[in-house]
Order: sequence, then C-alpha cells, then structure tokens
Amino acid sequence: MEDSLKLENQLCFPLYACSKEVIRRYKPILDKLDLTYTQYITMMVLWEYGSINVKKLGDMLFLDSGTLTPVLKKLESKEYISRDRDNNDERNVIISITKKGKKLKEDAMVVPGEIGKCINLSRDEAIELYRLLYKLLGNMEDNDV
Amino acid sequence: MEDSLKLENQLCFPLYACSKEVIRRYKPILDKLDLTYTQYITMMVLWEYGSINVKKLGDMLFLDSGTLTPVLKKLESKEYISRDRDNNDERNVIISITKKGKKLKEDAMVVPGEIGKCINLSRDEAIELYRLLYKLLGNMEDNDV
DNA sequence: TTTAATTAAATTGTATACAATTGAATTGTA
DNA sequence: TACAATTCAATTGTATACAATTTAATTAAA
Repeated sequence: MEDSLKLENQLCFPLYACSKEVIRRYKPILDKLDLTYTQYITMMVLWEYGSINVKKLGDMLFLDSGTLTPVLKKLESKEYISRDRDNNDERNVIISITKKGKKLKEDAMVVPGEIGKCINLSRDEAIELYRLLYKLLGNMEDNDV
Repeated sequence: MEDSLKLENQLCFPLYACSKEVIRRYKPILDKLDLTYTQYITMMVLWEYGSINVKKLGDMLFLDSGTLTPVLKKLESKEYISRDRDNNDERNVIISITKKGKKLKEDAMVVPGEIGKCINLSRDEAIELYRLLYKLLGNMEDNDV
C-alpha cells in the first residue's frame, strides 16, 4: 500500500485527536469544579462504588499506579477521598470517598449535559460509536493476556 | 438522569481509553524505529508533504507549539528533519524532511500492517468508526471559531 | 508613518501517562 | 516451614499535552 502511511488513512489518529479535543472541551466545565479530567473519571468511580483499591481502580480506568498515585494524592489533599492501607492485605491501598467528595457529585451533575452540547452526534451515531469503541477496547484486552 | 455520572455511560471515556490503548500497541512497534507515537505522526506529515511550517503542522496534528517544539527538536537531533526560519516571514519556522528522514519511511512501511493486526474490526466497522470520529472532530472544530 | 493589534514559535508551569525499578507484603512450593 | 515467585503501590525517568506568557515579526489603523 503506497498510501498506508498517510495521516488521513489512519484510524488511530482521529481516535487520538478526538480524545484530546473532547477532553479539551471538558476543561472549562471541570475548571469550575477544580477537577482535571483524570480526577473527574476517578471521582466517577468513587461516586458509584464508594471505595475501591488502587489496583481495581487502575483496571477500570486503564491507568497504572504511576499515574494514579499522584492523582489520588491530589484528590486526597482536596479532601474528596481518603487513602488507607488494607488491613487484610497490606499491599493494597483502599481509596474511599469522603463526605465532601459525595457532595461534589451534586455540582458535577451538570457536566454530562454540558459536554453533550458539543458532541453533536445523532443518538444512533453516538450508540454506534460507543459500541465500536468498546469492541475495539475489548479486542485489545484479549491480545494482552 | 441518575446514572449520567456513571463511567460506563460516558462516550468520552472509551474514546480516551481506546486512544491510549492503541497508542500503547504502537510502542513496541515504534521502538524498533526509535520513534514515539507523536514523533511518528509528525513524520507522517513530513513523508507526505516534505516541508511545512510549525503552525500548519500543529493544525493538522491538533497540537500546539508547546508540544511540538520539543518533539521537533528531538526529531532534528535524530537528523530526520531540519528547522529553519522562513525568510519571507521570520515568525514562521519551516520543518523539512532530510534524506535520513525519507529513508526512515521504508522501515516504517510495516507499521500500519502490524497495528492492523490488533485492531480486529471488520472493514465496515473500521470505516464506520473512522467516519464517526471525523464527524465528531469536525463538529467540535465548528464550535471553536 | 508611527503606534496598536495580531501572529508565530518558544518558554514556563502544571498535570498526566507509562515503562522500569524498588520495597514491602503475600502466596506458592519444595 | 524456608524461600522463591508474585503482587501491589510508590518512585524514577522520559515524553507528552496544554494554558498562559513572552519575544520577535508582521500587519492594520489612526
């Protein structure tokens, strides 16, 4: 294939560009909550589960401890979460949401709606995009193990 | 919406996760060429156009000079590109591919095929994903200006 | 035509990302 | 039970990303 190295013929590039551009759209919205995007998706897991250890959190977010540790320390300093060693297995650190962290969810409720405004895909398209992304994600995980 | 803040209900998150995972798949392949992903997509533009200024390159790659300057200095140190002020407008810096940079393309020809192996979408699905990503990207650019 | 506004690249500061390594805890096994 | 292998979080080192600022060059406007 002569053109296989053209930027416009890549599937990965629009994926990469789209991801960054969407996250850029999050910034002004999340700034009001004093959260970064990484902190926001971390809080999302905590809003849903209340507490979870770093390993499982990393599996969910596709992030390793090298990335998560500083993010979690930051969220701890903002008093949205607490970090404690697991007494049953001291290797694990359990992250738990605080009262202040739970309260933050109320302010965050507006975020998905705000982001939705700049997505501009039809409902069917959004569903199809979602399906394809998770299919791709699943395929790649299989090749891992 | 009660569940609008659940991770699994986000469209952005699989976009973000997918982008990172695919780029992670590039790493062992690009390591052989001693290129990072950002350096690789930069070289892609240069392989196609030969020379381009930093502003236009940034528009194409969705990257600003804060990101590009160090990437370009690195590629310059590897002698794949040269950086020169534009004599017609000294504000611009023109990036040009070198002989060594052109030669690198031969080795890079295998990359798209290697990546293709871990994508595992049907041809129709890949085309549809590509379409949706560029549609989303286009929509967001409109809301910019 | 002198000054004001704009533009482009570089710089600065903050926040990811991730590979590789380290150190402590736990598990598996001889 | 000892000890090797594994696991987890943290650390280290490198490379992005991007907002905001700075500096130099160019363009617009009074």
